[in-house]
Amino acid sequence: MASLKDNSAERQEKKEILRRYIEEKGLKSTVQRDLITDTFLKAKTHLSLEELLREVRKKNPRIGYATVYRTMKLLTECGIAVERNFGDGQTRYEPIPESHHDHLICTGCGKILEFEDERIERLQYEVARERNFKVKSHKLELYGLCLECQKKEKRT
Amino acid sequence: MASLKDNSAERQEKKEILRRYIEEKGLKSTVQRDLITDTFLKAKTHLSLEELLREVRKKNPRIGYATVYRTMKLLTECGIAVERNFGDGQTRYEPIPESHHDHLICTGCGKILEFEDERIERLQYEVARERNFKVKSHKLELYGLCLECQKKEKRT
DNA sequence: TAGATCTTGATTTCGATTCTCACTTTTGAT
DNA sequence: ATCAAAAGTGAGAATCGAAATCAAGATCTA
Repeated sequence: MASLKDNSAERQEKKEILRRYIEEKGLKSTVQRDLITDTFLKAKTHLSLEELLREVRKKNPRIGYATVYRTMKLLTECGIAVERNFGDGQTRYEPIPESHHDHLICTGCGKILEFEDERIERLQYEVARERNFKVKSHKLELYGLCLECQKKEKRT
Repeated sequence: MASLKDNSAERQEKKEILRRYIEEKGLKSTVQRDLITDTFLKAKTHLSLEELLREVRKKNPRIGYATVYRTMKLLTECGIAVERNFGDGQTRYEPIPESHHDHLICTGCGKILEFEDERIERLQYEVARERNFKVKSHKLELYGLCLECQKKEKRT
């Protein structure tokens, strides 16, 4: 819900995190980094690098592949982006949401649904604690068929 | 537990599945496929292709890369192996266990622990059902630090 | 503004995976 | 057992995403 309402405020917070990280590490802020970060944060879906580059080049066609790779690595490092790998050989990125969510992936049509479930989260931490693990992050993906693809399958 | 006791019976079942799949699709059974399948099913850990190939070549040094790739793809297709991607750029394979398990991955030392939790499984199915999804498989990975690496981190 | 330092973009390199193709093996019918 | 058709194999080439290289350009601090 919140992510639809105050999207831009959220973006500002994240850019602030990046700014601090850059300062802290003695890095520099550049127009490329700003543009890529903005484009990335505004995107609604899980972008692959290719897709992100395409978007970015609409604004500035001179941006190179490497820069996008490097910037996404930076965003991942400073914790405002997450890498995802849904098994199609393409790493995808998505902004870290305040409330962590997981994914339902339809293996029929490739549709990706997001969901979150407090109860599952809690159990994960419990399981980890029992094993003396300190969880930093997690990944939960459910693969299956969406309603439409279930129907399609029956016809075959 | 069970997986330690009747390992070989389990292996037989899986090979039976493969045999049926091969017959059904009009494929052929070969010494290479048998060897790779056996080696894979006997392995205790999540093998990368490199590792699997190395094992396989101990028995038959003439086996090529491509064959191992192709066979693992076949095993994945017929449902007795699963691909895993823990983010180190290497696809790993593991036999599908009767009781599905998930992974705790230490980002410090790379250690991988397996666990299973009925409650989490149940919730997953519930969540999927609410969204009209029919789950075929899932992936749950918790990333964090094991006890030793937590200690190491404090020292830094 | 200077200069030290970091960043960029084009290109190369790398590593994992897939493809290609000539040759071999399996299989089912005879 | 024999044969031909179909599938599989192995070696190397091709591919593709990601990372490294490096000369030229931008940024920042004093």
